[in-house]
Amino acid sequence: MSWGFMRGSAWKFLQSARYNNTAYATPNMFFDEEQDSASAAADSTSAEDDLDSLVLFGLFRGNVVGLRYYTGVVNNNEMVALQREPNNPYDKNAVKVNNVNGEQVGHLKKELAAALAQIMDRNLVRIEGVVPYGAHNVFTMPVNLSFWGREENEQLVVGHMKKYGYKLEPVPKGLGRNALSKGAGSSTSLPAVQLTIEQLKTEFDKLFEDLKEDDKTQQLEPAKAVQTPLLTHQKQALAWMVSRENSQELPLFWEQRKDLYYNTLTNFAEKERPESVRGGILADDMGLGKTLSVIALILTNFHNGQPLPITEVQSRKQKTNTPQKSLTSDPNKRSRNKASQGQCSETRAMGSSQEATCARSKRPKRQNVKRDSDDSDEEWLPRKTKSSPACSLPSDDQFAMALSGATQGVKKISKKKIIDKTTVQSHSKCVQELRRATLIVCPLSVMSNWIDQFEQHVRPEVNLNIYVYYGPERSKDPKTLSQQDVVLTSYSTVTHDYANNSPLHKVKWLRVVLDEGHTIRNPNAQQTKAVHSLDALRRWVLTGTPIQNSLKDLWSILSFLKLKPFIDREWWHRTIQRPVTMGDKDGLRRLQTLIKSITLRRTKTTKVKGKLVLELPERKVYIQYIKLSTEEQRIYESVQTEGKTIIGRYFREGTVLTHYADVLAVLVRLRQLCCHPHLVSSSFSSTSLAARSTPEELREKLVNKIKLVLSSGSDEECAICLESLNIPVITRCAHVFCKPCICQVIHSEKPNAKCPLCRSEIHVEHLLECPEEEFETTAKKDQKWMSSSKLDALISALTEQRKKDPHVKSIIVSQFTSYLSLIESALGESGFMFTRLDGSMTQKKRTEAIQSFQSTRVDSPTIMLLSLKAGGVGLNLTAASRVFLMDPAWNPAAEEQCFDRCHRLGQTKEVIVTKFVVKDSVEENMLKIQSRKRELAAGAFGTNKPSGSEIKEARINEIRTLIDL
DNA sequence: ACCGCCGGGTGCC
DNA sequence: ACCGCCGGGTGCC
Repeated sequence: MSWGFMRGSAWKFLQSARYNNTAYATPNMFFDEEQDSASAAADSTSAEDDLDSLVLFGLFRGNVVGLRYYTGVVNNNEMVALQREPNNPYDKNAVKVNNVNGEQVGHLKKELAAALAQIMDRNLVRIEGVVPYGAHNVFTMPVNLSFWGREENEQLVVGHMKKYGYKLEPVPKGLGRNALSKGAGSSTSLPAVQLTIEQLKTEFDKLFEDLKEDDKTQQLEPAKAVQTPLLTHQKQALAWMVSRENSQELPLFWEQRKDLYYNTLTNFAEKERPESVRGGILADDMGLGKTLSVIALILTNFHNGQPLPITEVQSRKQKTNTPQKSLTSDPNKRSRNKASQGQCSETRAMGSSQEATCARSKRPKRQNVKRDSDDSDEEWLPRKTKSSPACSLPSDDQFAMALSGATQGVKKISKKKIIDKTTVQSHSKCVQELRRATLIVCPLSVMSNWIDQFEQHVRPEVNLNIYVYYGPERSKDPKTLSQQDVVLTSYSTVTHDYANNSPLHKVKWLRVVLDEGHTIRNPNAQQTKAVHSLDALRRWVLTGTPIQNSLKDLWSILSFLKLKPFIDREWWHRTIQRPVTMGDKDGLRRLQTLIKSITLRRTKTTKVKGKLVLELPERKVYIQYIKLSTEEQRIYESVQTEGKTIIGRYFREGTVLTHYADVLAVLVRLRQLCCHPHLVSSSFSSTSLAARSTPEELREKLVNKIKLVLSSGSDEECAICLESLNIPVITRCAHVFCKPCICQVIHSEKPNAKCPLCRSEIHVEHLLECPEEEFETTAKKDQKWMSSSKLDALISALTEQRKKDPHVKSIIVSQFTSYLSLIESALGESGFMFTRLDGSMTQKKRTEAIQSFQSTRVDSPTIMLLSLKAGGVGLNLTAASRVFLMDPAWNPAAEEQCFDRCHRLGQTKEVIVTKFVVKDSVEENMLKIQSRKRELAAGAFGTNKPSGSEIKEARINEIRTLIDL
């Protein structure tokens, strides 16, 4: 079969058949109408995927029939969902009508269904229903249908309906047709105040920021099991989270009227009380201690509003059950993991007594309540606590008192009362009594951080079982998992588990916590579905960035929180997302209320009692001048003299820029000599350039030279965009630019593009990318190891610091990766523990390096060797409070960014930066250029970009300054 | 469903 | 009687 044959309707058929399980009822087969181009456009993109760009085609009053056959009921003005039912044995065109709870109410009348089936199946239209009068109908009821779709399909849909004898009513005035183009309003409420795009955008940006200054100021002392003292804002987080988990309040947008519960958004009502949302979104900025807050929550609201007590007798360390080989290479940890696996027998015993609770709860209620509350303590406290009640009780009482301050509406709660209430409440579902374990789902990269933090913050004598559910050895037994206190796992494991019917989804969790919760924002991703289907009473989402792109991202999170009625995307979309994107002020207000009620967010600018949540400690930058040794000075001066001669000649000839590569090579050599003589590769021989070879050979040499310049780690800039090089490429004339920049130049100057720096002819096909990882260390292996003046200065600074405080961590930064290697040797000699991060490392190695450095363990490395450009802005190295910048960068901003990797939220110590600069050298001249650039950046904001000639002028002047000419 | 529709019974007034 | 009309049976898709 040729592709040409496939391209027509057959292809379309295959495509829709793929997405539609009922192959024989695939709409295309019955869609015998004009298959014009407009309809083809809609086939490929599902209208579901881009709900925001839909317009309202028109309205129609239809009928719902067959009410008496179904249990679903609707109220006046209640929203209903329309669902195609292509497998209905009586009518392949059938369209089901469901209420907000997903219960079937009836069907659309068959004639109408016949008209709708095809256009619905082909995603040409999305139809929404509101029943204007639904309360007392027995056999049929009216339904107001609104037709939504992509603008280009409007005529097709309207024409199609007309053909079946249905004329869509035009959209009434004041009701929005388009997002933000005309009036606005939802299909249920009439014209609302509309916002402009700008207003909407501002409101949207403010959505999470507004949460900062509100009433979530209650504080709660954590359980004694938490050994780290909480900061004020963390106690606030704890109070808020505990009160949300124990909340008996109706969820937002629900009202009780007589014996029914009404949803005010959809007008849906039901007898059963909607579950409180026992959880929410903790959206604190990075560094505010979300992890600690959650650990405190787990220990403080451990069971029935009670903390996990400390068992005095137990001297055993806290347990970390790891079924796989330890995540870190730490041998201590590995042995501890092994030892802890024997621990399981104890938890199993506890599990069987939980079953006993379940059986008992079927007894007559009266007796039961009391017994349960009494027994409950026994079951949930580790056995040994019983023998030493003196230990656990004071902390419980303290907790009860603290809780009375934090729980709304209840004045004074005794411990007993809480338990009675909960027991009665969940009596019907005795299963809930079995729930013990908290599941923490996080990206694999932060899993070891959780383990570290548990070890750091939980008192060692506390008997807390943690199981790391990861790796091939993990237990497939749900019971093992449900008997843990904490199970840690990764998103990919949850996803894999979901597809393979493994235990994670069988356990009834007490609590599920999603770390970096924004990772589930794609509603169609398997991962999202896997996470949504976890069974838990309490649900939390931790994220620093709750909304990344649009409102759409929120749905997955809200659905995970089991926030009725938003679990189903349709109701979220109809009641919040669309009204908001259409600029409806009421919709926005609803969204704001919603977010406010379930989110706690503090940022670095949030204030508690007028003081910033976290005040960044000071940062001090010192320059330490280095004097070269006589020998180093001799080499430096000889290279400098040679370089000055060559570059001086270029200046006289006016050919500095055409020989830019040579110039840079000289400068790099000088900068390297300031650091360590061994950095200078012997292949740097400026005389080779002078020798005339064939044009091909010459170019080859130039290109090799610039490659050396690039791979030596210097921070070269693109002369076109003035930013750091993005995909560096080399021209035939040996000038280096960002690939996108120079390609644009070549494109716009077609066909005679010239190099912006030297005006030689340039062609796209001659551009050469620098081969990514060329890491022959320029420092020769056969050279005998020696130190350098700067290296000596570094080591003595580090040694002195270690004497003062051996736990202080440092970052050592250089642009030359080979220098980092030399430093490694020196560090090793002096017995420093270090790790390294540079551009050549795989993502996996990078995360490993970052984690081991950030770890608080006593045996973690105290030094991080960092290449200047390694890692993005996000790189977080707050474990360090000292920075040693071994060589100045061209661009002061690059240095600043580097300092900020440790001087950022989460830093608790004063940060001291030391810049090593060799006196009377190219480095000192670089400082002059830096301060010039700083002035430029500060003063000339908003002025035009410098022209080509200005750039050239500036470059030439820079070179003059650098080489002292 | 106090409808519409179907189909059998029926047939001057 | 190949109609009209009556009234019972019946009822989503």
